[in-house]
Amino acid sequence: MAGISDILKRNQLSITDSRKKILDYFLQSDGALAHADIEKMSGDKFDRVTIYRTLQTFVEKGIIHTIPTSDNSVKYALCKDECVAGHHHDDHIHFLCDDCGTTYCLESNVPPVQLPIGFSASRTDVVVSGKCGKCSN
Amino acid sequence: MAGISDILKRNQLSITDSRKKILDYFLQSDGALAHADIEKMSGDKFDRVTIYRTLQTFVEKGIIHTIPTSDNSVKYALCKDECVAGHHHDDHIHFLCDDCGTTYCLESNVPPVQLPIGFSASRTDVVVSGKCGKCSN
DNA sequence: GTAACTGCAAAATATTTGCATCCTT
DNA sequence: AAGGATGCAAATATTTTGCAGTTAC
Repeated sequence: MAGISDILKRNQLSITDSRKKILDYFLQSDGALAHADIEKMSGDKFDRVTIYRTLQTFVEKGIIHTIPTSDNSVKYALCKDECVAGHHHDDHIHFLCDDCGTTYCLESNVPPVQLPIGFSASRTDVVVSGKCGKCSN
Repeated sequence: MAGISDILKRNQLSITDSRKKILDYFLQSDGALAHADIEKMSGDKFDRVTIYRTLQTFVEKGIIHTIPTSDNSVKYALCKDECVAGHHHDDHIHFLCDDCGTTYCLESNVPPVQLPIGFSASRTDVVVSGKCGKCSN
């Protein structure tokens, strides 16, 4: 786990087992993780509450972000390129596979959206559902 | 104005007080409604559980649809033009106001999104957050 | 040593299920 | 009359909060 401590340090977080481990899960995962995923992955190593608090802390620091999913479950993802580089941009495309349930962070850019007069955007999320590469065979 | 009862009838639902009233809330609302909104609007006229079941029924029939929101709360909306006409298309743009919390269904079209090879889309949701017309003043 | 983090217990919320009763057709 | 819908009670599930003990720095 080389750069993990660096990421925590850079965000002024103390380096603890749970933070290292949970951040590692994100770095190793293709896609997004839900609270329940992390609970499963960790066995019963960490308390439920610690996971909630760790996720919340990571979101506040901009290390991970929440993803709006069409099934309205709560998922989190670290978008590798951006976050390792230490800055965070706000336009994301996410892909949610209907078959395997995996959520991917895609690299495509979000196209501009026409808003009504008087409306201004601070963030645009695009969530595409369908079949991912693995499930198309 | 299509009658509320017609919409229910067309979807082979029996016409009950709660269904008429809840559907009416959607027809009268600019935006999307959460379970809690409906509970408030109805006073204590309907049971919590009835609202859950009614919303679920409406979603199954395609009268309303869920909206993925960036704050991961569960909201529902009826997109007037589509649903009154009795057909339902799957590409939506929604706008969530950071200030007042209102969710709007916009009429703009969803731009095409470039997916990786092997991926196919069944549905695309676009969720824009920011300030709505009313809160920009 | 001090401030921050974790685990446990418990409270607060949200959602689902079973069943008896009531209403729509 | 029959089937479906509702209301109530209660079971589950999810998330938040308080606090005491532990750990990082």
